[in-house]
Amino acid sequence: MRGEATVLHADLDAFFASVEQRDAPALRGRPVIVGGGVVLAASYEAKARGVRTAMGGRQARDLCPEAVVVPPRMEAYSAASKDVFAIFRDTSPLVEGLSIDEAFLEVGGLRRIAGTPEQVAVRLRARVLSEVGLPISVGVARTKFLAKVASAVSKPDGLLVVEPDREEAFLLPLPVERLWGVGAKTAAKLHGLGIRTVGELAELEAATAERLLGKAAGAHLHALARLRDPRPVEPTRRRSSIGSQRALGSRPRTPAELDLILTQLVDRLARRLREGDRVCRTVVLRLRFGDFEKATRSRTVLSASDRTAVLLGVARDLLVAALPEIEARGITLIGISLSQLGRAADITPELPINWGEEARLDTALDAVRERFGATSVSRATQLGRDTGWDAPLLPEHE
DNA sequence: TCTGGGGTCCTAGGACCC
DNA sequence: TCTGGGGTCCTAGGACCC
Repeated sequence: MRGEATVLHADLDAFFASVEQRDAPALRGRPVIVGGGVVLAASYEAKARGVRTAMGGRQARDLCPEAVVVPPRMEAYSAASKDVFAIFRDTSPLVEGLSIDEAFLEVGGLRRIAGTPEQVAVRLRARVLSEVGLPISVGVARTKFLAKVASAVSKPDGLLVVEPDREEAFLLPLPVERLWGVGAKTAAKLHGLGIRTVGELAELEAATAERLLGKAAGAHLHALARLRDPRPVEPTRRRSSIGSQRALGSRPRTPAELDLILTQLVDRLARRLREGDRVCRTVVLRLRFGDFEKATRSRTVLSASDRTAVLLGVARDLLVAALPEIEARGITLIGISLSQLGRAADITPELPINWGEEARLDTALDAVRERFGATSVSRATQLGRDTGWDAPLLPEHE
């Protein structure tokens, strides 16, 4: 007994491009590309010509010269997303958002008041179209993974129910690229073994898949191929990091320019933290050098904060440390991510060490290092925790 | 193919603790 | 004094998704 198909995966079609077509009737029926340097979204008319998301703008215009290229309007997409999610939440209390344009809905408990999952899905699609004016595809299945694959297969403007006794027939013949988590690299590894379909992956031993793809990824993908996906719809999931970045082109940048951009990025993120009543402990500086190789530099501190000045101080330290490498290699992107997010309400004011105090602690530790050599002190965060704020900063043998 | 912006999860090594 | 196993935290990188 497998259980029933009660998970919906709802996914807006060509989301950004559909919003543009909705808001500008002249664009309807025509190929639309959102974004200039890189394709952020392509309407189905443009997709039919081979235009794909993340493709370079130049290539996209070569493939489809008559496409209308429009700049992105993030506020409009964000507003449309809010409207659609309101309908999701009005449909079921169990909604797990995945991104700006897709979500899982568990509708198994709604039978008596709202009908079968398929009836719920039909009504959901009709409401999103009539109330928000956007086409949306829905997959219905027993597990999240199967529902997601079903919605993708049903696109555009589709509805596909995978009944439990049809799962093998539906999934096993599909190419491995359809598995959620198989991208270019993983697909290439599998192809190297002659594995092209989900069914062929399912025939492997789990241990073989783990050896080939890594323990977690191998076990996960192998389980999916064998129709096992125990993950429930989780309506309470919270973001675990937020970030902001800026592509810089290829011309050289002065430290002052970089510092200004860094300040803007941190200011925007700190504002978002405070608006969401969140705080963070880890600041990550994201870099992309002149040759487009990427790197990250991060620092975690003891006490979480949402203060712009505090976060900027940490970000600046990271940037200053990276300046020599930036100078040598050039820089084409700078970004900041904030992670180890917590709820502001969980921060207790009487924590023994706060950020300002930690900065003083670091200074004291530098002095200790100078006197005893680097080996005599552990890292600042460790020593800070072990020592406590009232304890002496020097090692015991002093 | 001259490459955006926002995320998630996993791996691996070093340091440290018990 | 030497050694070990198991666990956590931090940093950096990588694959993947929309």
